[in-house]
Amino acid sequence: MRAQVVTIQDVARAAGVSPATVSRVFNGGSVTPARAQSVQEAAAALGFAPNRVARSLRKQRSSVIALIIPDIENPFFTSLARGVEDAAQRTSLSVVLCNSDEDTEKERRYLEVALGEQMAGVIVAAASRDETDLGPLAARGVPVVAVDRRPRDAEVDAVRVDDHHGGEVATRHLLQAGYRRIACVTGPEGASTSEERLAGYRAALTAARGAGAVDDSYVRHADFRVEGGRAAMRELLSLPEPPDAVFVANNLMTIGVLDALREAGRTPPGVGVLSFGDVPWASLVRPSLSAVELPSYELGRAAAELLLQRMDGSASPLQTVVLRTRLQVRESTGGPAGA
Amino acid sequence: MRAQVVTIQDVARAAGVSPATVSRVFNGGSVTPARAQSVQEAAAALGFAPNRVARSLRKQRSSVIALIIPDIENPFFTSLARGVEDAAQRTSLSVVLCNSDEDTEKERRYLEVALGEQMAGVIVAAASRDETDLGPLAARGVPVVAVDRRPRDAEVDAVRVDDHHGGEVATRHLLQAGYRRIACVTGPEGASTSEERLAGYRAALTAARGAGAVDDSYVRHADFRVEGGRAAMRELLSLPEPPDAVFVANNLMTIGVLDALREAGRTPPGVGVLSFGDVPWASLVRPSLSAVELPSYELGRAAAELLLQRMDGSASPLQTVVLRTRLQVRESTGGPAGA
DNA sequence: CCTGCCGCTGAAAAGGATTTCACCCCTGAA
DNA sequence: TTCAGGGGTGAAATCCTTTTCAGCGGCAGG
Repeated sequence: MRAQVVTIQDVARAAGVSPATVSRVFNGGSVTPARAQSVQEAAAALGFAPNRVARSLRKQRSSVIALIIPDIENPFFTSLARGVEDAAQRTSLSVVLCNSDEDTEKERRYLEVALGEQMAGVIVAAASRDETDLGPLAARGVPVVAVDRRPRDAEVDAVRVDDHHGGEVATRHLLQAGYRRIACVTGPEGASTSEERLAGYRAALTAARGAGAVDDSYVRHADFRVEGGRAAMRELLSLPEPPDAVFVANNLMTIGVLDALREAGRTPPGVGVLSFGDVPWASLVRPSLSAVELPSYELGRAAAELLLQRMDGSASPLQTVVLRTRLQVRESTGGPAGA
Repeated sequence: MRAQVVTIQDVARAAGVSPATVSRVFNGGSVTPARAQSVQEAAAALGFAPNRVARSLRKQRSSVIALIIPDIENPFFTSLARGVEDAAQRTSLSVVLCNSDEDTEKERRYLEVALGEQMAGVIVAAASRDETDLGPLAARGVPVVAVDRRPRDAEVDAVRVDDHHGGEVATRHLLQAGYRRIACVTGPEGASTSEERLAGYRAALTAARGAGAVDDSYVRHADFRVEGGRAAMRELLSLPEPPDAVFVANNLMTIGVLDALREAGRTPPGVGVLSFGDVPWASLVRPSLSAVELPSYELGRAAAELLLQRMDGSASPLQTVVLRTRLQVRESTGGPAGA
């Protein structure tokens, strides 16, 4: 059993040159045109493909970048992944996706793989603010970009959206539409996005009604998934005085919220629903929902571009890019009485 | 700048043994307990993590498996990916995801990466039946499993669903519900799944009405995406005698079909819609749709298990595992007049 | 007491590419 | 004519780990 189909040695022998020259042909060293051509031909004839592992070992860097996301079943992240891929597409790098499943242990394993495989760069939407440890990668000099979520102490570039502002605008919109008892279903306590969206919600209520305006029984933490949204909304509906509107901090939870509302026989706009992030395949939902639109694709693209810059050796100071969200108003939040 | 934070040499020196012994400690060779322990301690103290690239180079095999899927934004494939991950979870292997985007060129690049990175195995849902070339991987002895879609000549294990049977059952159901002019929106011509589902549709019509029962103007090939479904349905609706029901060969196209129907002011069950594969977040759709349910998660799991067997050296003859689909009947196909 | 075997160990080779270094040869300037 | 410089080339080192191979020591059986 031969070890490798065809190595650089074989090509060198066939072309009558040294391995070093073959390497130079493939990596843009200076080689006489005639020789270069005969190497090309020999390589083509033998079907030579460089062994990427050997190359990575020697160069101390592979040509793969890792994108670690917390939920591969969430269209927000898959769209973000498309953005990353499209940006990487124009280079010779390949993107591989890792699904941490909101599990810091799985995430840790993937970070270890990225380090151990000497990946050229890592883009990560952190599963947790406190437990995600980007230290080893940074120490090793691997470029890292945090996207969407921020790990607490990480000294890395970041791309995210204006969560606080988006949450504020959303809540203000519900207030202006005439809803009075506005609840909030946000994500897990560990995530930066959960907390900032919630903070925006609080800020809007406080601005409108003064300090103490936030009734904490109207605030629920869930898990950023459909089931979590459903459970949280059921709880809210069973309160003595159920809310007449709800700000939901992510797209999937909004689906659960809508399910729970339908169960209870209530639908927008009788009850106001405002989602942070468009509901997937929004065209399926009637009436169509108002939502804070997130530039998921652009988030991925921006993160990839930042990463590529760093990989090119940019030494500019660490950046955080904040992309703007946009409130998309639709029929669903016309107001409690259609007002 | 040191090359590697800490190598096996450093550990060996610290523990007063040879690198070979350190390696044996980490790979289950025979080492006296006392020595093993001092190696463990030295490794822990120094924070040693083996260089996976060097290991892969030497072992001619990495500990990563690749899953190549054609559309990362399709929940069918992300659910399949979860199945693969969960099965791999129990081993020391990591799964990385590659999105070929139904593009045979991107797919080729990923297959090349998988080969070049000496991945331990590959699971692929082929972008094309004819152009996907698994030859090089097979030649190199890398275990490969085809999932969902079958490349034509590939000598590999496969896991798929009973597309033909599923298409037949679906179409028969529409017939039995009383629909007469049943159209079919299927996928691209190159894909095995498109063609077998279509063949099932033809078989059901032929069985019910005899040869020649299939009106080809009712058959449309689209691209397995929302837009494709929408466009195809618009065309069908503009026929002189539009269909009164449609069998749609995938989940995303069904969303497009529903959009087009709504545009035209028609909704189930006035027009019958039967989807091959559940519409994502089906709870959003009212009335709820009948569909051929696909065991996407199990598909991924079965593929991963087959792959793991091969990696363990199973030499049994090539297998094709066919999972059963199940027709889930719901309100939407009660019949043209609710009959 | 000798032989054979077995378990443990370390030196060294192997895996396949890139890169350094020294060298050769040729050109251009003094 | 001589020397400096530069472009092209190959031998060899390098990246880090695993694995082979040979050797050592101890124990059991003859």
